[in-house]
Amino acid sequence: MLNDRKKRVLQAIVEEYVNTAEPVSSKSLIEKENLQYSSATIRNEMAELEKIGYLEKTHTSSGRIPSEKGYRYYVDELLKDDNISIEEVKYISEKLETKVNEIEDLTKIAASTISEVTHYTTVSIGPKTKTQLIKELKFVLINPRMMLAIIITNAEMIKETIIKFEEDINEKQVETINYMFNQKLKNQPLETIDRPLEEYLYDEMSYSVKVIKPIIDQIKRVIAQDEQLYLKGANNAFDLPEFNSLEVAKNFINVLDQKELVEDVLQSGLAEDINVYIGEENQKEELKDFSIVTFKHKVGNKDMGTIGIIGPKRMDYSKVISVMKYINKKLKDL
Amino acid sequence: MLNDRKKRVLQAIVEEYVNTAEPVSSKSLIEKENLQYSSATIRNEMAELEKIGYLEKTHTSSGRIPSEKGYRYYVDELLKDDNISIEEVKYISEKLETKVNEIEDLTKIAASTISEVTHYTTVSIGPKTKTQLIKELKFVLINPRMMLAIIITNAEMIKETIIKFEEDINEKQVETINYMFNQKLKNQPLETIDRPLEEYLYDEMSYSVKVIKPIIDQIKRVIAQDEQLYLKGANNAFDLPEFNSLEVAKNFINVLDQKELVEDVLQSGLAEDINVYIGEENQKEELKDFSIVTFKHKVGNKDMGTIGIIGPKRMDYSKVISVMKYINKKLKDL
DNA sequence: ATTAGCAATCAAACAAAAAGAGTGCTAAAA
DNA sequence: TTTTAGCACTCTTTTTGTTTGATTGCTAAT
Repeated sequence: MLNDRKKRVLQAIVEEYVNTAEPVSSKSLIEKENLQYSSATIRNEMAELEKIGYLEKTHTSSGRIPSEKGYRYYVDELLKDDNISIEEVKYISEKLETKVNEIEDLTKIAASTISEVTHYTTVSIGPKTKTQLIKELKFVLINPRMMLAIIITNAEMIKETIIKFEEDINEKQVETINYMFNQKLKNQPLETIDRPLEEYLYDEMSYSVKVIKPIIDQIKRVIAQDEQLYLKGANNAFDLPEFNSLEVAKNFINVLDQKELVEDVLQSGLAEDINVYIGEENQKEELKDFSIVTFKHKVGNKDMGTIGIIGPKRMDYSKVISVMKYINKKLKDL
Repeated sequence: MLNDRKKRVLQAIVEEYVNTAEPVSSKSLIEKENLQYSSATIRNEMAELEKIGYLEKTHTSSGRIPSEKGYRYYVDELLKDDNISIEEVKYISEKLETKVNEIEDLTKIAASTISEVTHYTTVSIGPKTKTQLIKELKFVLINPRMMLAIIITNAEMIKETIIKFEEDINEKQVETINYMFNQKLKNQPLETIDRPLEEYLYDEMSYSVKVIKPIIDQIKRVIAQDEQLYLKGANNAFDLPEFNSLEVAKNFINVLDQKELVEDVLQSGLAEDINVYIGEENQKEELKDFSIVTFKHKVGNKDMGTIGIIGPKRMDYSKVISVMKYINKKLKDL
């Protein structure tokens, strides 16, 4: 357990380092924070904080920077999560209260807003659709070569898509399609759609590939669309001093380019909470130089997807978490 | 007019510089290309090419690099546009011949393929929809709270979208909507949809905002989707030596982030041709350090959109243009 | 018209020195 | 026992100077 002075020192060092990106010296600490001790005393505390692994030095005679363990302690024990200004509250409220047609857009707007307020890169993704169960499939014939498919899931997600045929279809056939698909897919997860084509044709030999294939392809398409990653403010990262190292910058661009990697991280976090992954805490090798903060959000009771921030380990966790908490609450109340 | 030897020297310098990214010396030229002259002779030619503005030096005793004027001459007069290997032809063919559901996807696949073959960043965008004329609007009621809208344009583009209402709608109302919208919008460009809401309500006071607004919003949405920019291989850029300068790298990321900027460039080029913009030839200030090569492609006779490559001025124009020509032809024949 | 040869130029690489910031430790003060 | 003043020591950063090597432009010879 840390004594109060150590806590104050650790907190001050994290915050100072987050601000300046420079190793923090004992002298600068007593100047900027008003700690009523001499630099020698602070130095002793710093030495002990280093011994137990909360601080690091970049070289023998440098100031201290927080270790990952230090950031973790800060996030868990010291951080203030109401670090948000009136202007920011106002800006966020305005942004979120603009009318949108599709609530899916809200996730993007929220992600955008977070990026604008925090100046970090945000990523977002819709709710996990593939595991949702199909509650019902409806097919409506528009004209002989055009059919509408409506998919309703147990999570009350409704998706529709037009399917075009190369041959004429009649009402009777639509009925059969309706029966056949519901038979096969009702109460199955959406990903069942990915099964090979033959399976769908098994029962009903009368149905040609020309009819079944466009239906399946089009449904797949619509589902896939939902899980697309949305990226905002990638260029912000390049204003941060850590990205002056070309090595790091390149790495960052590469990570963002590997969509599956980022998707996995977003999907993995716990719901109902803000998840913070600091450096090595990230499972994926490629992310070990970065920190990621994510949360799954709802509108009312409906799962809406996940929003994440990816940035340097020297991230302003306090600001990020405060903004996320506020946005999370706002969204829930909409 | 350049004599033959000057042409050979200029061509060799461009190609050598494209390869190595290092200023080209008179000595290296006679080694790599087999020019049957002494380095002194080449030096004299280089000096003259510099005098008339085709070459530049980075400092008084350095080798030469092509100026923008030099690149332009190379592209217009010296470049071979069949610089494409059997493997590349094969790879491209395979990629383009995979079955796709929506021909819109073909643009993305083509852009992707270009990026893979050339190792440059590609951007692509669908055909310009906003100026297309509305040929017909169809509305079909699915159920009391759901209507399907189908938009057909003079370019034979067909778009459909589901519209959800907050109050029940009957067939009679759909008929009125049908009449009203066709009246207002037939033979108008798609962008007419952007008019303020009041205009649509003017004729028919009986129609509430609750009915009209979702229709217009949803149609806007569908149209906007088409003009979305698709980006591929942005990380490739970071393997190029010019992007070792953080200044340039930052600038590049910034450009890609300003979607409208890139969109404008893509939209502006001539159809039926490959457009090359070298450095300062770009209208936009932000693009003056880069070169951009674009082409509008068709599938059969249907306009499909524009694909562009953005990279350093030291771009392998020969490879890029060869690949683009080949892909353009392939697409047209599909 | 071409080329050999050479002085001049300049970036890049290397080395040495100086300056500055910060720590750790010891001994004194509180 | 806790805190602090003071100073030697360490290491980075900046500065300055030197050397090396590549390349050019020019002159005079071929």
